[in-house]
Amino acid sequence: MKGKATSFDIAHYAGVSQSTVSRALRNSPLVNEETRRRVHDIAKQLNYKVDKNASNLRTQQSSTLALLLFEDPTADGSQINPFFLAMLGSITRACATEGYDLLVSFQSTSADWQADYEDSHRADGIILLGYGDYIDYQAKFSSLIEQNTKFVCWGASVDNRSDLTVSCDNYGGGELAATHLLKASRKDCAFIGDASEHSPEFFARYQGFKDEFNRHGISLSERKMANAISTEESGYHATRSLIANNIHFNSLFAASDLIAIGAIRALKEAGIKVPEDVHVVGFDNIAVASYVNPPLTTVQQDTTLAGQMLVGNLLKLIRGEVVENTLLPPSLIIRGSSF
Amino acid sequence: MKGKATSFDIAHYAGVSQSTVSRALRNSPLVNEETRRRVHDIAKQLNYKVDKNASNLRTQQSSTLALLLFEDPTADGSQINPFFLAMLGSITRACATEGYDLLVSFQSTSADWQADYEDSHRADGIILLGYGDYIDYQAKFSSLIEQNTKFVCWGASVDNRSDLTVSCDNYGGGELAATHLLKASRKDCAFIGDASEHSPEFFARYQGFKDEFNRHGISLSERKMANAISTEESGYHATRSLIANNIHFNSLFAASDLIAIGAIRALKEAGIKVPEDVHVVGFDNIAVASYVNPPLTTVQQDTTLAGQMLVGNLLKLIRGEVVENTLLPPSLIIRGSSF
DNA sequence: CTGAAAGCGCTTACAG
DNA sequence: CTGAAAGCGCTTACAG
Repeated sequence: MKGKATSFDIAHYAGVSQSTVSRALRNSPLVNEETRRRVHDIAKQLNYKVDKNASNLRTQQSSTLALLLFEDPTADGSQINPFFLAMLGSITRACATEGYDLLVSFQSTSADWQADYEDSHRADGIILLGYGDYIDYQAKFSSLIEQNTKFVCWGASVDNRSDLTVSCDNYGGGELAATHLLKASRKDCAFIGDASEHSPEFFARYQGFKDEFNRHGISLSERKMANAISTEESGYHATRSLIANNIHFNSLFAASDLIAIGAIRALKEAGIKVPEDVHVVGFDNIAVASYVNPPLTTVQQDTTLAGQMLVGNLLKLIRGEVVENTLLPPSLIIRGSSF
Repeated sequence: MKGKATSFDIAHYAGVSQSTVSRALRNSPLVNEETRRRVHDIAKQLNYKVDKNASNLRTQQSSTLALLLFEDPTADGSQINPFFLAMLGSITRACATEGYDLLVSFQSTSADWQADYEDSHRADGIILLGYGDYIDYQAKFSSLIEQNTKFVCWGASVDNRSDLTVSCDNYGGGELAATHLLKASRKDCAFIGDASEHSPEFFARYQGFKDEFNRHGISLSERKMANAISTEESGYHATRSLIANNIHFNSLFAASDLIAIGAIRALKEAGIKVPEDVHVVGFDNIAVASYVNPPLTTVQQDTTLAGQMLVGNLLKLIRGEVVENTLLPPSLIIRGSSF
């Protein structure tokens, strides 16, 4: 036989019609058991696999989800944020469990990104993953919603009316970090990260943190905040600039682990000891966090559960079921950087 | 308009035939420039995207590559080896550059893995990524080759006759590590990793290392070798067992960075100082390597180039061009664990 | 430069 | 339980 076998080839060998082959392969109850078995046997012998393009075209669905991974354009080109890599892993697993394929696409937020995976029938739905600087893309998102594209966002709501979100309880995570530092009386705290509406996740972490401090009658100083995107490099420079400006603090909350790791490097370089002089708390609990020196105390996000919820909710949305925004509980992992 | 627009809708609005629309959208030179422009405008207005299922079915190709990521079943389920994650990133980028989509699938080597992406026309070719324990799967690979499936393997040759491989020069990398340790007169060396035909990459690293030692008149002791798969945990336990057996050494070469990191933990725990008492060299240069304490000396694999070569070679294979096995040069990154 | 028509390989309503 | 037939939305050889 030349080329791949088709259902017609099987029909020929099985002595039935192609329709019956199709039914048999899909285990339709309409088909006689013996016929079903014969068809399956022949299919196996011929190494037949249903042509996905044909079946997708016919059924108008793809059994595929697309993952768009948004990266900060200023981040180091070669390194992808390990937190998202972990998410990618859990999303892939969750897709496999549900019998879906996963199409992965990195999107540089600087470029004109494209989400035509559903329009072109390559995917039934889209998962958006990134540190949530979705503001600039509001227009694009609106059109996604208008076109009734099925998608779910990680981290932050894009358009509070109509999109679906799965996120960590970033506000609650900020509170956890604050409670921890307050317990150790490390009340003079710096914050590193972009606490603006451009980084809704970072902003929520900061808010929870700040509110908890406020409840203890302590207000965080604006002067002790430094802007940073989620890279080690950026955390390093932000912390350096605080030090260079003679800003003092005895604890530091970083909006992400990468930032925290960069901050620790800057502190060490300046002769400031962690944790003796400054307690440091990060966010994410990436794999590296336990290996840095000192090991990093951090607010953990459950990536396995996150992946399952993203995929699960998206599939519900595709099936037309009712879905609600999901908030996942964070947990504090205490390590050497804060005691 | 209900549902997605089709080329017939555009034809209707543009006042031309559907054939012309198809040609215009594909920028066929046969089409009148003004017609072409009009069709494109209308397509944009209707937010039309070519249905990939239909075009793939028609052209019998998918513009998609599949990446099968093999994991060691004994590895921690949640954590994916960071080296492969880095490869995944560079492969995704390389695919995007070439205009291909990437389908990602994790395969547990314990389970009966499937490579029907090409058979089912979901992908034009397959990339296999893993630490190369392909021996048990020889039969499966043979059938892939028989069925003329287009695939390229990372790391190690599967079937020396007919498959295509891109790999790091693991042997040369082993030599680099040996040369480095010999220069510091750390001649009493332990090796951690599976140096058997089940891990061809690890085996080659060990061979290069051993041969370089031999050229200096030093033979490595079998007693100073311990088996480990590529996890921190496994490296930790392997090293612990050496220590428990009172095996002495003043340097340690680990088959991967994760193993090396676990080894360092075991050494520290036993009160053995790195690098003072034992110099440690790893392999891969994963992101963590520079953050551990002490920072890890390691043999770097160029993942960016690796991704480009895997994708590039696979596409050549698909196009029927001549392709040869590719060996990428490693480089030594010297850090605090070895001086 | 354009159009009518065939056909890629399936799934499924319809008829028996 | 089975078969003949329509049709998913394209691409492209063929005819003009």
